[in-house]
Amino acid sequence: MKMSGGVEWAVHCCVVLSEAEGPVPAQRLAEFHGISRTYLAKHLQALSRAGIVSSTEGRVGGYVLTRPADQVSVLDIVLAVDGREQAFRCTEIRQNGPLPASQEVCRQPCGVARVMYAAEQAWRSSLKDVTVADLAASVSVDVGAGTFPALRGWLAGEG
Amino acid sequence: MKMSGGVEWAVHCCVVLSEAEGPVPAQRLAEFHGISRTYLAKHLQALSRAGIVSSTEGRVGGYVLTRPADQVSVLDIVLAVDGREQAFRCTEIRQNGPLPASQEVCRQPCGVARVMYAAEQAWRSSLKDVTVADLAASVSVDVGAGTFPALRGWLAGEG
DNA sequence: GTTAACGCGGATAGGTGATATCCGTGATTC
DNA sequence: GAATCACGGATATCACCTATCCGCGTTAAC
Ligand code: SF4
Ligand code: SF4
Repeated sequence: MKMSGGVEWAVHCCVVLSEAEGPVPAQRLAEFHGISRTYLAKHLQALSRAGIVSSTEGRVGGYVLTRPADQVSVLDIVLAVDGREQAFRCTEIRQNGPLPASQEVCRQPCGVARVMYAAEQAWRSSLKDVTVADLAASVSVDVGAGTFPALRGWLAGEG
Repeated sequence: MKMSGGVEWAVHCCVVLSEAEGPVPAQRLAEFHGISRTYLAKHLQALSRAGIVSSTEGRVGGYVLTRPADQVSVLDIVLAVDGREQAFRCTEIRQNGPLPASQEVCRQPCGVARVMYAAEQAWRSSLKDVTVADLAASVSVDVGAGTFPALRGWLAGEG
């Protein structure tokens, strides 16, 4: 079990965007986090396709959160970047072998699959309860209230 | 996010073992599920290392559940086969860039990481609540009570 | 109009881990 | 001693993640 590393980047970027005042170019987001610009762009495109961020093309373009930060859950970001597929994939091995399950039984997932799906649902539900706004608030508590003003200053300057 | 396909095999094998009367060779387990014998052996070895099943070598050897079926959770199997590592891995990008977080702040995981770990905990907790015995019972309900006697018959015969 | 900055999409390597197979060794039973 | 079986390592294959690059269209500033 492994989640795409891009999820971490995407979440961080969304938190930054929630505190920014205008569009932020991918270049700037990458610099701020000390990560690859070109690869981050890929993940931002995924966020864009999912409707989480909007992009402004052209000279002073960049990315902006489409919805307010308290309406973007962490689950939204994870699904956009890491894909919507379930971690557990049933290959229907119950239909193999000398004692295969009948067609009618296989209409619905068996107990094994149901347990896996339920666990995954619990996972998703947990991620759905936290929004980007919540994360921004927890960052303020963890690293201090002065962080975001400093961030805004850096985003505005150096250009 | 993707779970190893071997998990499905391993869970099915544990259910079968819980209903078997004696040691079952990997050969027989693979035949019954219509899957690769050699590759299944790998996963069974993982279960063996985790102490979930025990192997008997020699002429009439095979695999047996080490503990009673109601003391083996699905989580045990998943962790044994798929690994114990968390799906989310923090790369501490908060320490990069022009506004790095201080050393003391980074002693503990930030809000992002905490959310991810909590979700994973919910997932594991959900899997921990279901045992192999529960699964066996649900199979009986789904495909009929005559399944396991037929299974035992097949395991005993054809050899 | 020209230029520069920016997002988008595809093409393309490279690397890592999952998948799958094989063989030699040792243990057990007959 | 022969047959059966689990075990571990070595190996090959393959899919996907990671990462980079380039050309294109768009937009604002000059
Ligand atoms: S997990 Fe359930 S649905 Fe999937 S192959 Fe096994 S029996 Fe079938
Ligand atoms: S997720 Fe949290 S702990 Fe991990 S790099 Fe980001 S800020 Fe640091």
